[in-house]
Amino acid sequence: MAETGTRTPRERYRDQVRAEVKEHAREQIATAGASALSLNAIAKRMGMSGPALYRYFASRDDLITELIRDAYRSLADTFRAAAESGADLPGLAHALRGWALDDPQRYFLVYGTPVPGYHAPADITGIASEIMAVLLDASTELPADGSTTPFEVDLGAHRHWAGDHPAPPAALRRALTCWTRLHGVLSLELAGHFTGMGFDPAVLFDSEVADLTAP
Amino acid sequence: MAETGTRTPRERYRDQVRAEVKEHAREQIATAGASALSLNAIAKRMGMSGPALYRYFASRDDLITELIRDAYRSLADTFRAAAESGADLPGLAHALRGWALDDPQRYFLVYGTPVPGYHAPADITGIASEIMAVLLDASTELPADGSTTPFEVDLGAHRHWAGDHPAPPAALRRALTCWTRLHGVLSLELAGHFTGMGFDPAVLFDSEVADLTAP
DNA sequence: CGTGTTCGTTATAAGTTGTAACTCACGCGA
DNA sequence: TCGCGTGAGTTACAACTTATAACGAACACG
Repeated sequence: MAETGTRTPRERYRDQVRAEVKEHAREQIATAGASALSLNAIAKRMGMSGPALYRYFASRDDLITELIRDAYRSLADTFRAAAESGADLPGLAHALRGWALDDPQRYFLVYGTPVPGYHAPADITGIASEIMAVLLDASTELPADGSTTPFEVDLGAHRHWAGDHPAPPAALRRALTCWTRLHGVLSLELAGHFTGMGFDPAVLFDSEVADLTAP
Repeated sequence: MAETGTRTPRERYRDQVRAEVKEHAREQIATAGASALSLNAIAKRMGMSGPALYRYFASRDDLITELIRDAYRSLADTFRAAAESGADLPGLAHALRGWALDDPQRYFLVYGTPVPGYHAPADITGIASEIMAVLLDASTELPADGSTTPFEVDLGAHRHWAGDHPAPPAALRRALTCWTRLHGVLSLELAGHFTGMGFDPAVLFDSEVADLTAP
Protein backbone atom coordinates (compact mmCIF):
# COMPACT_ATOMS: atom_id res chain seq x y z
CA MET A 1 0.00 0.00 0.00
CA ALA A 2 1.05 3.56 -0.64
CA GLU A 3 1.75 5.35 2.60
CA THR A 4 -0.83 8.08 2.17
CA GLY A 5 0.01 9.61 5.53
CA THR A 6 3.60 10.52 4.70
CA ARG A 7 3.68 13.61 2.55
CA THR A 8 6.81 15.51 1.81
CA PRO A 9 7.23 18.85 3.64
CA ARG A 10 6.73 20.64 0.33
CA GLU A 11 3.41 18.89 -0.24
CA ARG A 12 2.30 19.71 3.28
CA TYR A 13 3.21 23.38 2.79
CA ARG A 14 1.49 23.41 -0.59
CA ASP A 15 -1.72 21.99 0.87
CA GLN A 16 -1.64 24.51 3.66
CA VAL A 17 -1.25 27.46 1.29
CA ARG A 18 -3.99 26.11 -0.98
CA ALA A 19 -6.30 25.82 2.01
CA GLU A 20 -5.52 29.35 3.10
CA VAL A 21 -6.20 30.69 -0.38
CA LYS A 22 -9.54 28.92 -0.46
CA GLU A 23 -10.36 30.29 2.96
CA HIS A 24 -9.82 33.86 1.78
CA ALA A 25 -11.72 33.09 -1.42
CA ARG A 26 -14.74 31.82 0.53
CA GLU A 27 -14.71 34.93 2.68
CA GLN A 28 -14.50 37.15 -0.37
CA ILE A 29 -17.32 35.29 -2.13
CA ALA A 30 -19.53 35.48 0.96
CA THR A 31 -19.25 39.27 1.07
CA ALA A 32 -19.18 40.22 -2.61
CA GLY A 33 -20.28 37.20 -4.63
CA ALA A 34 -18.37 34.80 -6.80
CA SER A 35 -18.04 37.19 -9.71
CA ALA A 36 -16.05 39.59 -7.54
CA LEU A 37 -13.43 37.01 -6.58
CA SER A 38 -9.97 38.43 -7.21
CA LEU A 39 -6.77 36.41 -7.09
CA ASN A 40 -4.78 39.59 -6.70
CA ALA A 41 -6.76 40.71 -3.67
CA ILE A 42 -6.32 37.29 -2.08
CA ALA A 43 -2.59 37.37 -2.72
CA LYS A 44 -2.25 40.81 -1.17
CA ARG A 45 -4.15 39.73 1.92
CA MET A 46 -1.81 36.77 2.26
CA GLY A 47 1.18 39.07 1.99
CA MET A 48 2.46 37.87 -1.33
CA SER A 49 2.36 39.18 -4.84
CA GLY A 50 -0.24 38.35 -7.46
CA PRO A 51 1.28 35.78 -9.82
CA ALA A 52 2.49 33.67 -6.88
CA LEU A 53 -0.98 32.14 -6.58
CA TYR A 54 -0.67 30.64 -10.03
CA ARG A 55 1.69 28.09 -8.49
CA TYR A 56 -1.32 26.77 -6.59
CA PHE A 57 -4.24 27.29 -8.93
CA ALA A 58 -4.00 27.16 -12.72
CA SER A 59 -6.51 29.97 -13.14
CA ARG A 60 -9.29 31.89 -11.48
CA ASP A 61 -11.82 29.48 -12.96
CA ASP A 62 -9.81 26.61 -11.58
CA LEU A 63 -10.07 28.05 -8.07
CA ILE A 64 -13.80 28.61 -8.45
CA THR A 65 -14.29 25.08 -9.73
CA GLU A 66 -12.46 23.78 -6.68
CA LEU A 67 -14.70 25.84 -4.43
CA ILE A 68 -17.73 24.41 -6.21
CA ARG A 69 -16.35 20.93 -5.67
CA ASP A 70 -15.82 21.67 -1.96
CA ALA A 71 -19.37 22.99 -1.70
CA TYR A 72 -20.78 19.82 -3.26
CA ARG A 73 -18.58 17.73 -0.99
CA SER A 74 -19.75 19.69 2.05
CA LEU A 75 -23.41 19.18 1.18
CA ALA A 76 -22.90 15.48 0.51
CA ASP A 77 -21.12 15.09 3.85
CA THR A 78 -23.82 16.85 5.87
CA PHE A 79 -26.47 14.84 4.06
CA ARG A 80 -24.63 11.57 4.68
CA ALA A 81 -24.02 12.48 8.32
CA ALA A 82 -27.69 13.30 8.83
CA ALA A 83 -28.75 10.04 7.21
CA GLU A 84 -26.32 8.02 9.28
CA SER A 85 -27.66 9.54 12.48
CA GLY A 86 -31.09 8.30 11.54
CA ALA A 87 -32.65 11.32 9.89
CA ASP A 88 -35.77 10.73 7.79
CA LEU A 89 -36.89 12.88 4.87
CA PRO A 90 -37.94 15.86 7.03
CA GLY A 91 -34.67 15.48 8.88
CA LEU A 92 -32.73 15.66 5.64
CA ALA A 93 -34.76 18.68 4.60
CA HIS A 94 -33.84 20.55 7.74
CA ALA A 95 -30.22 19.51 7.37
CA LEU A 96 -30.33 20.99 3.89
CA ARG A 97 -31.86 24.24 5.09
CA GLY A 98 -29.32 24.54 7.89
CA TRP A 99 -26.49 23.95 5.46
CA ALA A 100 -27.90 26.55 3.07
CA LEU A 101 -28.46 29.24 5.70
CA ASP A 102 -24.99 28.61 7.10
CA ASP A 103 -23.44 30.02 3.93
CA PRO A 104 -25.87 31.21 1.24
CA GLN A 105 -23.18 31.88 -1.34
CA ARG A 106 -21.95 28.31 -0.93
CA TYR A 107 -25.48 27.16 -1.75
CA PHE A 108 -25.48 29.33 -4.88
CA LEU A 109 -22.10 27.88 -5.81
CA VAL A 110 -23.95 24.59 -6.21
CA TYR A 111 -27.45 25.59 -7.29
CA GLY A 112 -27.03 29.18 -8.47
CA THR A 113 -26.88 30.79 -11.88
CA PRO A 114 -24.64 28.73 -14.16
CA VAL A 115 -22.15 30.15 -16.64
CA PRO A 116 -23.50 29.19 -20.11
CA GLY A 117 -20.37 27.50 -21.36
CA TYR A 118 -19.37 25.82 -18.11
CA HIS A 119 -19.41 22.03 -17.74
CA ALA A 120 -18.71 20.57 -14.32
CA PRO A 121 -15.94 17.94 -14.09
CA ALA A 122 -17.03 14.33 -13.89
CA ASP A 123 -16.19 13.91 -10.21
CA ILE A 124 -18.55 16.74 -9.30
CA THR A 125 -21.47 15.05 -11.03
CA GLY A 126 -20.42 11.98 -9.07
CA ILE A 127 -20.86 13.84 -5.81
CA ALA A 128 -24.21 15.12 -7.08
CA SER A 129 -25.52 11.61 -7.59
CA GLU A 130 -24.14 10.70 -4.16
CA ILE A 131 -26.39 13.42 -2.73
CA MET A 132 -29.32 12.13 -4.73
CA ALA A 133 -28.69 8.61 -3.44
CA VAL A 134 -29.17 9.75 0.16
CA LEU A 135 -32.40 11.46 -0.86
CA LEU A 136 -33.54 8.29 -2.61
CA ASP A 137 -32.83 6.15 0.43
CA ALA A 138 -34.95 8.39 2.60
CA SER A 139 -37.72 8.51 0.00
CA THR A 140 -37.84 4.73 -0.25
CA GLU A 141 -38.58 4.38 3.45
CA LEU A 142 -41.77 6.40 3.15
CA PRO A 143 -45.01 4.52 2.43
CA ALA A 144 -46.35 5.03 -1.08
CA ASP A 145 -49.92 4.95 -2.23
CA GLY A 146 -50.82 2.40 -4.87
CA SER A 147 -51.37 4.59 -7.91
CA THR A 148 -48.52 5.00 -10.38
CA THR A 149 -48.55 7.87 -12.84
CA PRO A 150 -47.12 7.55 -16.37
CA PHE A 151 -44.40 9.97 -15.38
CA GLU A 152 -43.33 7.63 -12.58
CA VAL A 153 -43.16 4.77 -15.05
CA ASP A 154 -40.97 6.88 -17.32
CA LEU A 155 -38.82 7.68 -14.30
CA GLY A 156 -38.46 4.02 -13.43
CA ALA A 157 -37.38 3.18 -16.96
CA HIS A 158 -34.52 5.70 -16.96
CA ARG A 159 -33.18 5.24 -13.48
CA HIS A 160 -29.56 5.17 -14.48
CA TRP A 161 -29.33 8.82 -13.29
CA ALA A 162 -29.89 7.53 -9.78
CA GLY A 163 -26.99 5.14 -10.13
CA ASP A 164 -29.54 2.40 -10.75
CA HIS A 165 -30.83 2.90 -7.26
CA PRO A 166 -33.34 0.14 -6.42
CA ALA A 167 -36.15 2.49 -5.45
CA PRO A 168 -39.76 2.07 -6.55
CA PRO A 169 -40.90 4.58 -9.20
CA ALA A 170 -42.99 6.46 -6.67
CA ALA A 171 -39.90 6.98 -4.52
CA LEU A 172 -37.98 8.26 -7.52
CA ARG A 173 -40.63 10.84 -8.17
CA ARG A 174 -40.86 11.75 -4.51
CA ALA A 175 -37.11 12.33 -4.30
CA LEU A 176 -37.25 14.46 -7.41
CA THR A 177 -40.13 16.66 -6.23
CA CYS A 178 -38.49 16.87 -2.81
CA TRP A 179 -35.40 18.22 -4.49
CA THR A 180 -37.20 20.75 -6.67
CA ARG A 181 -39.65 21.98 -4.03
CA LEU A 182 -37.09 22.47 -1.28
CA HIS A 183 -34.77 24.16 -3.72
CA GLY A 184 -37.63 26.40 -4.82
CA VAL A 185 -38.27 27.71 -1.31
CA LEU A 186 -34.61 27.87 -0.29
CA SER A 187 -33.42 29.55 -3.45
CA LEU A 188 -35.99 32.33 -3.26
CA GLU A 189 -35.41 32.77 0.47
CA LEU A 190 -31.61 33.01 0.14
CA ALA A 191 -31.94 35.36 -2.81
CA GLY A 192 -33.97 37.68 -0.60
CA HIS A 193 -37.19 37.47 -2.58
CA PHE A 194 -39.18 37.02 0.64
CA THR A 195 -37.74 40.00 2.48
CA GLY A 196 -40.33 42.47 3.56
CA MET A 197 -43.16 39.98 3.06
CA GLY A 198 -43.77 39.59 6.76
CA PHE A 199 -44.05 35.82 6.93
CA ASP A 200 -41.42 33.43 8.26
CA PRO A 201 -39.64 31.51 5.48
CA ALA A 202 -39.04 28.64 7.90
CA VAL A 203 -42.79 28.11 8.22
CA LEU A 204 -43.22 28.05 4.45
CA PHE A 205 -40.35 25.58 4.27
CA ASP A 206 -41.91 23.36 6.93
CA SER A 207 -45.22 23.60 5.15
CA GLU A 208 -43.63 22.23 1.99
CA VAL A 209 -41.89 19.47 3.95
CA ALA A 210 -45.21 18.47 5.49
CA ASP A 211 -46.86 18.39 2.06
CA LEU A 212 -44.01 16.25 0.84
CA THR A 213 -44.21 13.55 3.49
CA ALA A 214 -47.99 13.26 3.60
CA PRO A 215 -49.58 13.94 0.22
CA MET B 1 -50.48 68.05 -20.48
CA ALA B 2 -46.94 67.38 -21.55
CA GLU B 3 -46.80 66.19 -25.13
CA THR B 4 -45.20 62.81 -24.48
CA GLY B 5 -45.20 61.93 -28.16
CA THR B 6 -42.92 64.74 -29.31
CA ARG B 7 -39.37 64.01 -28.33
CA THR B 8 -36.46 66.05 -29.53
CA PRO B 9 -34.24 64.42 -32.20
CA ARG B 10 -31.48 64.06 -29.63
CA GLU B 11 -33.78 62.19 -27.26
CA ARG B 12 -34.89 59.92 -30.08
CA TYR B 13 -31.30 59.20 -31.05
CA ARG B 14 -30.37 58.65 -27.43
CA ASP B 15 -33.15 56.12 -26.92
CA GLN B 16 -32.14 54.31 -30.10
CA VAL B 17 -28.51 54.00 -29.01
CA ARG B 18 -29.53 52.86 -25.53
CA ALA B 19 -31.75 50.20 -27.06
CA GLU B 20 -28.94 49.03 -29.32
CA VAL B 21 -26.54 48.83 -26.39
CA LYS B 22 -29.02 46.75 -24.42
CA GLU B 23 -29.55 44.52 -27.43
CA HIS B 24 -25.85 43.74 -27.63
CA ALA B 25 -25.73 43.31 -23.85
CA ARG B 26 -28.55 40.77 -23.90
CA GLU B 27 -26.79 38.84 -26.64
CA GLN B 28 -23.54 38.89 -24.72
CA ILE B 29 -25.24 37.77 -21.50
CA ALA B 30 -27.03 34.95 -23.28
CA THR B 31 -23.76 33.50 -24.55
CA ALA B 32 -21.36 34.16 -21.67
CA GLY B 33 -23.41 35.08 -18.61
CA ALA B 34 -24.01 38.38 -16.88
CA SER B 35 -20.62 38.41 -15.17
CA ALA B 36 -18.88 38.45 -18.55
CA LEU B 37 -20.70 41.54 -19.75
CA SER B 38 -18.15 44.06 -21.05
CA LEU B 39 -18.96 47.65 -21.93
CA ASN B 40 -15.82 47.86 -24.00
CA ALA B 41 -16.76 44.87 -26.13
CA ILE B 42 -20.23 46.31 -26.73
CA ALA B 43 -18.75 49.65 -27.75
CA LYS B 44 -16.37 48.02 -30.21
CA ARG B 45 -19.18 46.02 -31.78
CA MET B 46 -21.15 49.22 -32.21
CA GLY B 47 -18.19 50.87 -33.87
CA MET B 48 -17.40 53.37 -31.18
CA SER B 49 -14.84 53.67 -28.46
CA GLY B 50 -15.22 52.48 -24.90
CA PRO B 51 -15.95 55.55 -22.78
CA ALA B 52 -18.62 56.72 -25.22
CA LEU B 53 -21.12 54.35 -23.61
CA TYR B 54 -20.86 56.21 -20.34
CA ARG B 55 -22.95 58.94 -21.96
CA TYR B 56 -25.80 56.43 -22.00
CA PHE B 57 -25.27 54.32 -18.88
CA ALA B 58 -23.71 55.63 -15.68
CA SER B 59 -21.87 52.37 -15.03
CA ARG B 60 -21.77 48.69 -15.82
CA ASP B 61 -23.97 47.99 -12.82
CA ASP B 62 -26.41 50.59 -14.08
CA LEU B 63 -26.72 48.78 -17.39
CA ILE B 64 -27.22 45.44 -15.67
CA THR B 65 -29.84 46.93 -13.36
CA GLU B 66 -31.69 48.23 -16.41
CA LEU B 67 -31.55 44.78 -18.00
CA ILE B 68 -32.94 43.31 -14.79
CA ARG B 69 -35.72 45.87 -14.85
CA ASP B 70 -36.49 44.98 -18.48
CA ALA B 71 -36.54 41.29 -17.60
CA TYR B 72 -39.03 41.89 -14.77
CA ARG B 73 -41.11 44.08 -17.07
CA SER B 74 -41.06 41.38 -19.75
CA LEU B 75 -42.22 38.71 -17.33
CA ALA B 76 -44.93 40.94 -15.93
CA ASP B 77 -46.16 41.72 -19.45
CA THR B 78 -46.32 38.08 -20.57
CA PHE B 79 -48.09 37.21 -17.32
CA ARG B 80 -50.57 40.00 -17.72
CA ALA B 81 -51.14 39.14 -21.38
CA ALA B 82 -51.74 35.49 -20.50
CA ALA B 83 -54.19 36.45 -17.76
CA GLU B 84 -56.08 38.85 -20.02
CA SER B 85 -56.51 36.14 -22.62
CA GLY B 86 -58.20 34.00 -20.02
CA ALA B 87 -55.39 31.82 -18.78
CA ASP B 88 -55.95 29.98 -15.52
CA LEU B 89 -53.25 28.87 -13.10
CA PRO B 90 -51.90 26.07 -15.34
CA GLY B 91 -52.00 28.53 -18.22
CA LEU B 92 -49.92 31.02 -16.28
CA ALA B 93 -47.52 28.24 -15.35
CA HIS B 94 -46.92 27.35 -18.98
CA ALA B 95 -46.59 31.00 -19.90
CA LEU B 96 -43.90 31.23 -17.25
CA ARG B 97 -42.09 28.17 -18.55
CA GLY B 98 -42.23 29.43 -22.12
CA TRP B 99 -40.87 32.78 -21.05
CA ALA B 100 -38.07 31.10 -19.10
CA LEU B 101 -37.04 28.73 -21.89
CA ASP B 102 -37.12 31.56 -24.39
CA ASP B 103 -34.11 33.15 -22.70
CA PRO B 104 -32.70 31.31 -19.67
CA GLN B 105 -30.23 34.03 -18.76
CA ARG B 106 -33.09 36.54 -18.65
CA TYR B 107 -34.79 34.25 -16.13
CA PHE B 108 -31.62 34.17 -14.04
CA LEU B 109 -31.44 37.94 -14.25
CA VAL B 110 -34.64 37.92 -12.24
CA TYR B 111 -34.38 34.79 -10.08
CA GLY B 112 -30.69 33.88 -10.22
CA THR B 113 -27.83 34.26 -7.78
CA PRO B 114 -27.95 37.71 -6.18
CA VAL B 115 -24.93 39.88 -5.49
CA PRO B 116 -24.71 40.11 -1.67
CA GLY B 117 -24.71 43.89 -1.41
CA TYR B 118 -27.19 44.59 -4.18
CA HIS B 119 -30.59 46.10 -3.46
CA ALA B 120 -33.09 46.39 -6.28
CA PRO B 121 -34.61 49.84 -6.92
CA ALA B 122 -38.10 50.44 -5.63
CA ASP B 123 -39.75 50.33 -9.04
CA ILE B 124 -38.43 46.81 -9.62
CA THR B 125 -40.04 45.55 -6.44
CA GLY B 126 -43.17 47.25 -7.71
CA ILE B 127 -43.09 45.15 -10.87
CA ALA B 128 -42.46 42.07 -8.73
CA SER B 129 -45.67 42.64 -6.77
CA GLU B 130 -47.46 43.25 -10.06
CA ILE B 131 -46.40 39.74 -11.10
CA MET B 132 -47.56 38.36 -7.79
CA ALA B 133 -50.92 40.08 -8.19
CA VAL B 134 -51.60 38.17 -11.41
CA LEU B 135 -50.69 34.94 -9.65
CA LEU B 136 -52.99 35.83 -6.77
CA ASP B 137 -55.89 36.55 -9.10
CA ALA B 138 -55.53 33.13 -10.70
CA SER B 139 -55.16 31.44 -7.32
CA THR B 140 -58.31 33.06 -6.01
CA GLU B 141 -60.39 31.55 -8.79
CA LEU B 142 -59.55 28.02 -7.75
CA PRO B 143 -61.79 26.28 -5.25
CA ALA B 144 -60.29 25.86 -1.81
CA ASP B 145 -60.97 23.16 0.72
CA GLY B 146 -62.31 24.23 4.06
CA SER B 147 -59.34 23.69 6.32
CA THR B 148 -57.08 26.60 7.15
CA THR B 149 -53.58 25.99 8.50
CA PRO B 150 -51.94 28.33 11.04
CA PHE B 151 -49.49 29.32 8.35
CA GLU B 152 -52.32 30.50 6.14
CA VAL B 153 -53.70 32.56 9.00
CA ASP B 154 -50.28 34.15 9.44
CA LEU B 155 -50.19 34.83 5.71
CA GLY B 156 -53.59 36.48 5.81
CA ALA B 157 -52.53 38.73 8.65
CA HIS B 158 -49.50 40.07 6.77
CA ARG B 159 -50.95 40.44 3.29
CA HIS B 160 -49.48 43.88 2.68
CA TRP B 161 -46.79 42.17 0.55
CA ALA B 162 -49.55 41.29 -1.90
CA GLY B 163 -50.57 44.92 -2.17
CA ASP B 164 -53.42 44.09 0.23
CA HIS B 165 -54.86 41.80 -2.40
CA PRO B 166 -58.32 40.61 -1.32
CA ALA B 167 -57.56 36.91 -1.61
CA PRO B 168 -58.56 34.32 0.98
CA PRO B 169 -55.64 32.97 3.06
CA ALA B 170 -55.71 29.66 1.21
CA ALA B 171 -55.24 31.49 -2.09
CA LEU B 172 -52.29 33.42 -0.65
CA ARG B 173 -50.62 30.18 0.30
CA ARG B 174 -51.44 28.57 -3.03
CA ALA B 175 -49.92 31.47 -4.95
CA LEU B 176 -46.82 31.29 -2.77
CA THR B 177 -46.30 27.54 -3.19
CA CYS B 178 -47.06 27.88 -6.89
CA TRP B 179 -44.26 30.41 -7.14
CA THR B 180 -41.74 28.37 -5.17
CA ARG B 181 -42.53 25.01 -6.77
CA LEU B 182 -42.50 26.22 -10.36
CA HIS B 183 -39.31 28.14 -9.69
CA GLY B 184 -37.82 25.02 -8.15
CA VAL B 185 -38.34 22.94 -11.28
CA LEU B 186 -37.54 25.71 -13.75
CA SER B 187 -34.42 26.88 -11.97
CA LEU B 188 -32.91 23.40 -11.84
CA GLU B 189 -33.91 22.68 -15.42
CA LEU B 190 -32.43 25.91 -16.80
CA ALA B 191 -29.27 25.41 -14.78
CA GLY B 192 -28.84 22.05 -16.47
CA HIS B 193 -29.17 19.93 -13.32
CA PHE B 194 -31.49 17.55 -15.15
CA THR B 195 -29.28 16.98 -18.19
CA GLY B 196 -28.40 13.36 -18.67
CA MET B 197 -31.17 12.17 -16.39
CA GLY B 198 -33.26 10.79 -19.23
CA PHE B 199 -36.64 12.16 -18.23
CA ASP B 200 -38.44 15.09 -19.80
CA PRO B 201 -38.37 18.22 -17.60
CA ALA B 202 -41.67 19.31 -19.17
CA VAL B 203 -43.38 16.25 -17.71
CA LEU B 204 -41.98 16.97 -14.27
CA PHE B 205 -43.16 20.55 -14.62
CA ASP B 206 -46.64 19.44 -15.65
CA SER B 207 -46.67 16.99 -12.78
CA GLU B 208 -46.05 19.83 -10.37
CA VAL B 209 -48.71 21.97 -12.01
CA ALA B 210 -51.20 19.15 -11.66
CA ASP B 211 -50.33 18.74 -7.99
CA LEU B 212 -50.79 22.44 -7.54
CA THR B 213 -54.27 22.72 -9.01
CA ALA B 214 -55.74 19.60 -7.44
CA PRO B 215 -54.23 18.79 -4.05
C1' DC C 1 -26.62 82.64 -38.04
C1' DG C 2 -24.48 82.37 -33.48
C1' DT C 3 -24.53 79.52 -29.24
C1' DG C 4 -24.69 76.08 -26.10
C1' DT C 5 -25.78 71.39 -25.12
C1' DT C 6 -24.42 66.87 -26.12
C1' DC C 7 -21.82 63.38 -28.34
C1' DG C 8 -17.55 60.98 -29.28
C1' DT C 9 -12.91 61.08 -29.11
C1' DT C 10 -8.27 60.34 -26.95
C1' DA C 11 -5.40 60.19 -22.61
C1' DT C 12 -5.03 58.42 -18.23
C1' DA C 13 -5.57 56.00 -13.70
C1' DA C 14 -6.26 51.91 -11.23
C1' DG C 15 -7.78 47.67 -11.42
C1' DT C 16 -7.90 42.57 -13.27
C1' DT C 17 -5.96 37.83 -15.30
C1' DG C 18 -2.19 35.48 -16.88
C1' DT C 19 2.77 34.55 -18.86
C1' DA C 20 7.78 34.92 -18.80
C1' DA C 21 12.08 35.16 -16.80
C1' DC C 22 14.82 35.37 -12.95
C1' DT C 23 16.32 34.45 -7.76
C1' DC C 24 16.55 32.08 -4.01
C1' DA C 25 15.89 28.68 -0.62
C1' DC C 26 14.52 24.29 0.76
C1' DG C 27 14.80 19.33 0.84
C1' DC C 28 16.42 15.10 -0.97
C1' DG C 29 19.92 11.96 -2.47
C1' DA C 30 24.63 10.84 -2.65
C1' DT D 1 27.49 16.76 5.34
C1' DC D 2 27.43 18.62 0.96
C1' DG D 3 25.83 19.74 -3.74
C1' DC D 4 22.10 20.14 -6.82
C1' DG D 5 17.66 20.23 -8.65
C1' DT D 6 12.97 21.29 -7.90
C1' DG D 7 9.70 24.40 -6.70
C1' DA D 8 8.33 28.97 -4.55
C1' DG D 9 8.17 33.85 -4.96
C1' DT D 10 9.66 37.79 -7.13
C1' DT D 11 9.44 41.49 -10.64
C1' DA D 12 8.31 42.87 -15.60
C1' DC D 13 5.12 42.78 -18.98
C1' DA D 14 0.97 42.18 -22.17
C1' DA D 15 -3.79 42.60 -22.77
C1' DC D 16 -7.64 43.21 -20.81
C1' DT D 17 -11.38 45.72 -17.82
C1' DT D 18 -14.12 49.94 -15.59
C1' DA D 19 -14.27 54.68 -15.10
C1' DT D 20 -12.89 59.81 -15.22
C1' DA D 21 -11.06 63.93 -17.41
C1' DA D 22 -10.36 66.99 -20.96
C1' DC D 23 -10.84 68.21 -25.49
C1' DG D 24 -13.06 68.91 -30.20
C1' DA D 25 -16.74 68.64 -33.26
C1' DA D 26 -21.45 68.31 -34.62
C1' DC D 27 -25.98 69.30 -34.05
C1' DA D 28 -30.51 71.48 -32.55
C1' DC D 29 -32.55 75.55 -31.12
C1' DG D 30 -33.53 80.43 -30.41
